[in-house]
Amino acid sequence: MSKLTSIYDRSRVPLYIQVASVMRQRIDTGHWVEGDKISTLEELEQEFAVARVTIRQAIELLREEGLLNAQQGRGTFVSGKPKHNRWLNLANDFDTMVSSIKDNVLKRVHIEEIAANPDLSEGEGTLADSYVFLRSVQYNDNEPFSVVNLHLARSIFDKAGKQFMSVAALPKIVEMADVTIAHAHQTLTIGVASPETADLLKIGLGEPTADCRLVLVDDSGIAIYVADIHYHKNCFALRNDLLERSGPRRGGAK
Amino acid sequence: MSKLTSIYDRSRVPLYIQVASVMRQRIDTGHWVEGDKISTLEELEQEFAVARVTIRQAIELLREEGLLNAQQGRGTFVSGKPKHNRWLNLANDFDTMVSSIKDNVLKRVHIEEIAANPDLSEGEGTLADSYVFLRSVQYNDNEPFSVVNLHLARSIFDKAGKQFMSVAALPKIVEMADVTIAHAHQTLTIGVASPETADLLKIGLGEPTADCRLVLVDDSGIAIYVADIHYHKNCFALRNDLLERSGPRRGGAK
DNA sequence: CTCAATTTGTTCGTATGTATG
DNA sequence: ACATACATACGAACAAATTGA
Repeated sequence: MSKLTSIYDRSRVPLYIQVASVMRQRIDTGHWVEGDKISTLEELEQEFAVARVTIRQAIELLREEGLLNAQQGRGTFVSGKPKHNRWLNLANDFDTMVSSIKDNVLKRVHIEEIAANPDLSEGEGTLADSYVFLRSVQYNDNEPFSVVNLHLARSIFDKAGKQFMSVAALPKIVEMADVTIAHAHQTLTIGVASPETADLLKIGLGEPTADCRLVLVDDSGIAIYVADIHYHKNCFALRNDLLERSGPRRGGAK
Repeated sequence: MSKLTSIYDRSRVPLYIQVASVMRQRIDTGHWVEGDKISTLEELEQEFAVARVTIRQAIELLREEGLLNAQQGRGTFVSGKPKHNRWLNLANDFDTMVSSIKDNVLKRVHIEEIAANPDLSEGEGTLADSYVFLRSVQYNDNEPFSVVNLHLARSIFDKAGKQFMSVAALPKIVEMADVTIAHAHQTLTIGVASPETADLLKIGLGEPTADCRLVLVDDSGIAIYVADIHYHKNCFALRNDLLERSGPRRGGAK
């Protein structure tokens, strides 16, 4: 069995899609540059250890995406880069987070006034008496880039009521005079799109998403705000300078 | 056309795998709990709008993974949770990063003393004269969880030579008396496994990975350390408290 | 201009996988 | 379990376009 066939056994995704993924990445990372002539079908057959037709299917996929352009007798050329909207910069301090959310264009798509409690993990505080559930979608250029599933403690929801329908909840909570936020636990993982998420983000079921969970705990240890945010993977990037706060590191420092 | 069929059109992944992904996630998130009897085939058929056999294929997949257990005449039951090794906690300050790397068990799998230059993005400094390329795999419990592709400026490599073969490079660099690190740019995105990465992490080609790029820039603006780290998606999590540095947030604060 | 080499495009037959009802 | 339809993948042969000697 060839090397790739055994990898194929691991993933069960159609081979030509796997091959296309790798090629797409090569273009994306600049390994194959726009205008380049890529390897011949024959070479690709050998490299990936698959049949000619399979390579052609992969190329056809990327042709539809506008990344490749095959010309009979000449070769196959790179004709573009995958579109990325990595304009999202996840915050890693609270103020940046709040101010970046403030300007978001969002659309509430679902509200349940009587909602099941969120599942809290170790260290995420204790449950409030009851929660309201809000779901919204964030857009940029009319393209959806994230879905927010928010469990909001009813006591908080009642303070501002209808305002939560049209505005992001987090900045509103920060403004509340009688609420103290003791912790803001953030957890970032890679997840897969549920039917609802896939539908709202216009991606395939089970495709990867960047999942960010944000839990706000008040001074009595109650989780008043539990958000599960699913980002479209191409819209997600987290950038920071690890030395931003501490300044340059002189040699030999402990 | 049913709702799911149209989602299927977007993803091109076999339908039963998509269905299995959703079910797996339900178990993972605690929506379906161990011991539960899940919906009947008939209900699932309707919910996902697919044929009975397709549901059975999905269940069979999860049965092989030990998550489900179907019993004729009784129903299908949850028999376990997906294994996650989310013990990785990506640092978001430099010292934590360095000290967490120090203890890593790694295996160098590939070294090129004469290597191509890395591709630097805007703001990641300027290229050094030449680079050495090092590839290593990190293990935990004999399971690979990350692949590091490192371009190290030759001037740095020459200072410690063979030591880089067996030890993580970053702590070594920090200890160097005549090297100043001015910036440590970190970028986190979601990527896909290349053939090499898939092979080393034992995952399928094109499966999602958490990609972390770390670029160290010295005081003359040269990128002396350019690492592309690919984490297994189940081993990756980033956790922090956004209020850790600033302390609790009193209500009404601007 | 012709010829040969190179490279993509097309087709056939076969086998297996996926999905429906 | 069965009949049906279509997708995926292989290997091999042949056709058509391009290039350069």
